[in-house]
Amino acid sequence: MTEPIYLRLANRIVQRIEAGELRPGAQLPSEAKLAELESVSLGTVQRSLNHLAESGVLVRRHGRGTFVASAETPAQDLKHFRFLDQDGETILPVTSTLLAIEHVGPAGPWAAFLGAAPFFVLLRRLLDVNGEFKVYSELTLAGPRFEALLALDPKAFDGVLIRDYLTQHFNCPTLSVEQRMTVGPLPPRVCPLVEVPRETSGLHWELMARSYRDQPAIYQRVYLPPSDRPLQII
Amino acid sequence: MTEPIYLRLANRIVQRIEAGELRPGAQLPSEAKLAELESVSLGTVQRSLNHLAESGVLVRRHGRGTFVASAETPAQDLKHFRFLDQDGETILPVTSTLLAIEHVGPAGPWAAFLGAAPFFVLLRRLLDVNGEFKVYSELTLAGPRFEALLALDPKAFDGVLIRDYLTQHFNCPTLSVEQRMTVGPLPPRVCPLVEVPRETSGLHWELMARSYRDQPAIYQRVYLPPSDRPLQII
DNA sequence: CACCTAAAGACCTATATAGGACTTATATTG
DNA sequence: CAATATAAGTCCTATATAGGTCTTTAGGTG
Repeated sequence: MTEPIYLRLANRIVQRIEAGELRPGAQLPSEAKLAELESVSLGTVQRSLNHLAESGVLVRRHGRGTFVASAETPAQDLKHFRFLDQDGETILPVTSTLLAIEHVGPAGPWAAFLGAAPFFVLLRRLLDVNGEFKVYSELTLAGPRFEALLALDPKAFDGVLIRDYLTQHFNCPTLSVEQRMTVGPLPPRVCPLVEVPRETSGLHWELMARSYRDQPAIYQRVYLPPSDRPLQII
Repeated sequence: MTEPIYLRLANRIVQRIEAGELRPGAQLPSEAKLAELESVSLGTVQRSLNHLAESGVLVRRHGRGTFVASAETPAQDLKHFRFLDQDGETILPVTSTLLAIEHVGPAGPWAAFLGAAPFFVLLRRLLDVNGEFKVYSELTLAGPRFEALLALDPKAFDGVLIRDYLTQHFNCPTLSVEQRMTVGPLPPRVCPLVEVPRETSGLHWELMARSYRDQPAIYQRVYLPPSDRPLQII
C-alpha cells in the first residue's frame, strides 16, 4: 500500500479547501455521506476527519457536523500571542494600526522561508498594548498569491486581526508556527515607532507560519521594547 | 456512559507509570494481550495507546512494540529550546553547570503554579552557550516529592540534562509547557553570573511544565543576556 | 561462517456493524 | 401560546474480524 486510504482522503479534502471549493466555516458532508461518496468505510472517514481536526484544518461538533476551521471556529488554540497583566491573569487589550502595504523585491530574509517568488507583499503594523507601549511588526507574504493586498487601503484594517483576514479572504489559516528570537538593540528605524530612545534593547521575534500542507505562508518579524508586561505564547 | 472506555484504560496506564510499575523505556504488553487482560476490544486498546502516544506518554514502534516514553525515546519534539547560529541552521553546543541545590520556603512565585507545598527545591544553573555567552536558570520543584535532590552533589550533574534526570529518576517527564517572557533589565544578582554590566537588559523567560495528568511539575526562570544568537523554541 | 529464508510477534490499516449521545427542528399537548 | 415530546440528523464509542507491514529471531543453505 503506497499511502493509507485515510490519508489520501484527508489530502483530497485539503485540496478542496485550498481550491476554494470548501470555504472556511463551510460544513462538510456527513460521515455517512462521505463514506458513500468516496466508497470507503465509515471508520476510515472518521479517521480522516479526526486527523484533519487534530491538525487544525477541520472542526468537529458533536451532533452538528464537521466544518472547515475558520476565524470563528479556531480548531486548536491557534498559535497566537498576547500580553498579560503582571498577575498573569488578565489579558491586555491590543489595537493594531496598519502603517503601510508595500511591494518589495524578491531578495530579503523572508525568501529563505517563503521560497523564491517574483516579489513579496510586506505589511508594516504598529500594535498598541493597552496604551502602555507599542510593538512593531512586519509581516511578509509571497507575491502572486497575495498580490490583491496591495490594492487595499491600510485604514480598512483598523481593528481587524491580520490572521483572521488571511484566513477569510485567502484561504490561508495559520496551522503551525516556528519561532526564533534574540535580545539586543532595536534597529534605528524601529526605535521611534515604538517610542523608545535609540539603541534601546528589545526583543527581536521571528515567526514563520505554515498553512495547509505545511506550506510556508507568513514570515513575520516583531520588535518589542522593554516592558514588565509578560508576553505569553500559546 | 460516564467516561469512555479508551480514556479509562489510558488513565489506568498512566497511573501504573506514575506508580513506578511501568518505568520509562519499559515495554507494554502487546495490543492483543492488553485487550485480553482488560477485557476490551483490540480497537479500543489501540485507541488508548494512540491517544497516549499523541500526548507524549508512550512511544509506538511499528513491528517492535509500545514503550513508555523516556529520555532516549522522546515522543513528541519534547518542548525544548536551543540556540542557533546566525544562519539559523547549526545548533550551538550548550554545557550546563549546576551551581547549587537549595531548600527554599513555601512562599515564592513558583507556589502559584506548583501549588502549596511545605517547601521547595531550587536548582541554580549556569549554561554556557558555545563559549560565547552565559544563561542563568532557576528551576523549582515541589518539596516532598523531589526532596532526594537535596542530598545530591551538584558536581554529579555536569553534562546531564536536568529534564532527562527528572524523567529517569523521578518519573517526571515534561509533557507540556506554558511560557511567558518579558524584556527588561536583568536582576542585579544575575548580571555578574552571566557576565554583563549591571542594568543590562535581557530576556526574563518563565517556563511552567506539566507532567502526567497535567500536573504542574517544574517552574523555571531563565535569564538571557543580549546576544545575536537566535533562541529557538520548539 | 556468511548469507538468505522463513516464521513469529508486534503494530497498522480497513471493513462492517451496532448502539449511544448531542443538537436541532418539528409536532404534540395542556 | 408555551412547554414538552418526538424524530431526524449528526458525531461518538465500541466490537469483531481480516489482512497488511515492519522488525527480529531462528533456521537453513551455500
